Amino acid sequence: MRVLAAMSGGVDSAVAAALAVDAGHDVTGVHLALSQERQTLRSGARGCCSVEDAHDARRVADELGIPFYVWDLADRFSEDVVEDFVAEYASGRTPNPCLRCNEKIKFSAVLDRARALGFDAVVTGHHARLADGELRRSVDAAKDQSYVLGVLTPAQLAAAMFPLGSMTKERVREIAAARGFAVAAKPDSHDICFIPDGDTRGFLARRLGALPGPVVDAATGATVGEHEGTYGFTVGQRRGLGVSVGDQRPRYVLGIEPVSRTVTIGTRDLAAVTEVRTGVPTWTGPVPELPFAAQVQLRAHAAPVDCEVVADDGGLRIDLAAEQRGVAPGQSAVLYLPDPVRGDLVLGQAAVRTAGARSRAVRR
RNA sequence: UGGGGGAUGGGGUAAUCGGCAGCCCGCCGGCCUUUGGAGCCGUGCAGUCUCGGUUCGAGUCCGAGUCCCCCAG
Repeated sequence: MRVLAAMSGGVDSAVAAALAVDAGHDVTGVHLALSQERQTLRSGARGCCSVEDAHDARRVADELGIPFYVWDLADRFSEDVVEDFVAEYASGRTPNPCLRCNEKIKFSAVLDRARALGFDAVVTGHHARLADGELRRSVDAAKDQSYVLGVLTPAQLAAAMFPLGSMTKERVREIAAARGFAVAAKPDSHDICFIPDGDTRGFLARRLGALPGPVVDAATGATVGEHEGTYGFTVGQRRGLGVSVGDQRPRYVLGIEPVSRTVTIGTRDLAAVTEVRTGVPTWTGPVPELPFAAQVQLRAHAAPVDCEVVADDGGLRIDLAAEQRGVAPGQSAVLYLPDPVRGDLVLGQAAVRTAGARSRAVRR
């Protein structure tokens, strides 16, 4: 097969490309230039698209003896990921840009272009298993990235290859070291790649400006503080509220209302979530028949929770078996079917619209 | 300057009859992490308005001072 290897400049994608070569595919490497300001050199390993990263990727391609190109997708990335990120925050939601990038860039823009150029598949260094069109969690539970791939459709998955899903991160580094890759010991990337200093609130403030408003305590309705923009908050957030109500109990963000610029906070018990309502779901495989029992993961690094999934006006209603906190609108609810042997199967995902305590109308 | 209430780290608050000054926020450090100033950890930083008195021992009781708040103007 003719395979396009997306190479970020990190260890994972380097080894993934190498494994594709080993498997006998006709591999071409491509590095995606996603930043608007590529001239800005970034030390450290935060980003995935600095000049250093492009060089690292090229070096690996050279060692593998495969053709290597750099594709400039900065405009698409800016439009589909960065602007979406800003707009979501402006609307009071909490987006996941990594998931959006997979959906719009790596498995849309890149895949389309690859197909147009005659490639059969795109291989990436994501830690997830993909076999027979079924997307499953990685063998390495700690490095599993199936959550951020939960948006992919059967058509996208049909043209994807994730060779790392069946091995641990440790093994990936061993392979890289054995091949003498310079990136073998390169630190894992983390944080948002287009906010290299990690100051998300500052980034949003530069884009959206100061939009001051009240911080209101849910129990009393009293304004207990001021803030400089609802975009500086996320539902479930505890630290950084900058207010103290005075009864010696911690407060959590319960809601964000961008029009009135109100941030509502409340005590832990009020932050409990047992019911989640979502937008229109996407499925990684055949559309399942509702309702069904499954597990749901509500954040990139949350433990999955048993749940019941019910149809709800075009979207889904997800009834949780255990109370959760910090379920923010805009995040993705990724549904899994547990399978300890082959890895939990990813069924699909839907964007969280609202989250709260189940209505207790019919009790006892 | 009539009466009443109150002063506890950088902010907000707690301490039974006088007995190691606790909690929430903040800050600092660490961990975690391809989303979210999310989460987790830390013997970390930091305080009893001033002066005097009672007492083995005072944030707490007594006296004076200073400052603030409320009602009455």
